[in-house]
Amino acid sequence: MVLETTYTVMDRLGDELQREQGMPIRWYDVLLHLEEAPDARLRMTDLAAQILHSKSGLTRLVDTMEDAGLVRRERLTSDRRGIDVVMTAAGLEALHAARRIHRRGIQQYFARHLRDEDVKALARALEQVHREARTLRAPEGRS
Amino acid sequence: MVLETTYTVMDRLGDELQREQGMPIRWYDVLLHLEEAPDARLRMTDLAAQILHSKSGLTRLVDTMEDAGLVRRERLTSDRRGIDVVMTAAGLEALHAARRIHRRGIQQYFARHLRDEDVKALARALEQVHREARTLRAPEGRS
DNA sequence: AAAGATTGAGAGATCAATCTTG
DNA sequence: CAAGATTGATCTCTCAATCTTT
Repeated sequence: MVLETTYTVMDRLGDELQREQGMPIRWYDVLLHLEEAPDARLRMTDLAAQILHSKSGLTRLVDTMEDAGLVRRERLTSDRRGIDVVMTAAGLEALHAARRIHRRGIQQYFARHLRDEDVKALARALEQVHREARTLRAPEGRS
Repeated sequence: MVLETTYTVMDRLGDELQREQGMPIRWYDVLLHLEEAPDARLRMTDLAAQILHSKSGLTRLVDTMEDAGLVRRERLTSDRRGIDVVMTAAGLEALHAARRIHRRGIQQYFARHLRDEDVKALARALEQVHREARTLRAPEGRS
């Protein structure tokens, strides 16, 4: 029930973002992670590990986001094998707009129905759950 | 955080099912819904509405499951436009095996970390959430 | 014409193989 | 040879168009 519900909600949130902002949920994901990173930049490999299961997936994702002007690639001067993904000004703007929509959705579908104490209990419990689930996940290929 | 956590857990559960039973999570989904239906049979359209966003997706999903021998199609005698998806004996067996794995996963990742009162609070709250999210979802195409 | 299911084309993601730099 | 990123092949799912039955 938890899983079905969350799945439905995520689905709705994704749809709203797509419809109102023309932004796929993955793009939002990328922008969020970039915002949290120092200098709003991350290595391809690191970013891939945070949001997808494959590096190749990120290559194509960044392709389209670069076309849309939200991020750009920057070859590293130090180690010329690595590439940084950098958020552009347009990317930051898009992130802010998207966040408004996303937060409104969270509020509407989720937070509104939970009492404060429930939220606290939930947060504490899920912290555990999340750690457990992440721990067992192999880095790239599953064994 | 709720969403990220649940997403990670669903991911793990899907992986385990795939690795240990060779069963994609969607198949499990189909079998579960069939089990709950009267006579373990459902119309293509109804099943599609419960599991996917498109009827065409179900067509192909049932194709592969039929090849694997877990379900079969049966043309209706009454209205020859409709087709029932019926669970086979092999399908029922596969369902039972898969359920053991799935339940074990739920227990490991989820239930173990939640106290009884949390579970109750959660279930009550999520009931609300689920209703809200489902209500606004358009049947096939989003407007 | 409408309901039910399928088919063809295209978007996104993964795996394995490849290319480049260290 | 190893690390980092990309490319090619393939899988699953969606949308729009089509075929069949009512």
